[in-house]
Amino acid sequence: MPVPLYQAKAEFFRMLGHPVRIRVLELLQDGPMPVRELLANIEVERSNLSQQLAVLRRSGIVTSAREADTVVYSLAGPDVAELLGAARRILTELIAGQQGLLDELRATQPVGAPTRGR
Amino acid sequence: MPVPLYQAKAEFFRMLGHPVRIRVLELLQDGPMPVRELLANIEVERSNLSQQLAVLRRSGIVTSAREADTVVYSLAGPDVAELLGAARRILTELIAGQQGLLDELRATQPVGAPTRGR
DNA sequence: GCAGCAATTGAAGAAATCTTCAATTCGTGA
DNA sequence: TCACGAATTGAAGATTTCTTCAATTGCTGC
Repeated sequence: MPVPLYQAKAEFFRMLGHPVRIRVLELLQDGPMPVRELLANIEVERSNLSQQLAVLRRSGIVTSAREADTVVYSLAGPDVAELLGAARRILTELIAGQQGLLDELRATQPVGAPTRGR
Repeated sequence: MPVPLYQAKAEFFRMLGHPVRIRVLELLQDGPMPVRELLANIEVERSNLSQQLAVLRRSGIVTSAREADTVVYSLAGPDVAELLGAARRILTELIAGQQGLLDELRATQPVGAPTRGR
């Protein structure tokens, strides 16, 4: 396994690590969408959206095309839905786990107090 | 859809956005592993690894347990492999796409030069 | 108790990312 | 050609994350 692969993977995930970028990818799952419409669906100012779109474009996960006076964005490939799905499953799992932990904490009323919960 | 979900998803991906953390997760896919062994497999100094393990622990994607004089880490759930797999597929796709683009660029010797490739 | 190894923690400076603003590009229609 | 709206860009300051160091905790064996 070549060494810099971990670097590429990490960069890829970092590219996904922003709420606006996530929303864009989710919106694009239903098909191509002009910037105007993205802007209407996401609470962010135009220039900030542009910055985030630029990040996505640079990574290659989306493509853009000009159509008359608007710019339309699309997903570059089909596997994005799968990725977001897997992420959602893990998140659900993690949140469920934390919920379980909370329940546990609520149920256990310590006397001597273990005082080591981190 | 509740609004702060995008926040949670973004944080999740940001948590994955570091080469050492990716390597740890990949190594843990084959089963629990003591820190000592992680350290032997990843080129990073002990205290930096600890910092990254702390990030993973805080997010809940791994758990740790002390066994005598060593600490053993495990994946908290089963879906991690799926996520990393999906990520690998997209990465492969993206790199292939960039390769295709490169080929295209090499093949097309512009005369008037479009000068707008970004 | 104390020495010794394993692992974690806290803190500080360095490096990367975010947000925001003004300036610019691109196309359309007057 | 000029003005206009849509979208992008570059740059600066603020915020966040990384790396590294010294100090600390936890366990084992003497």
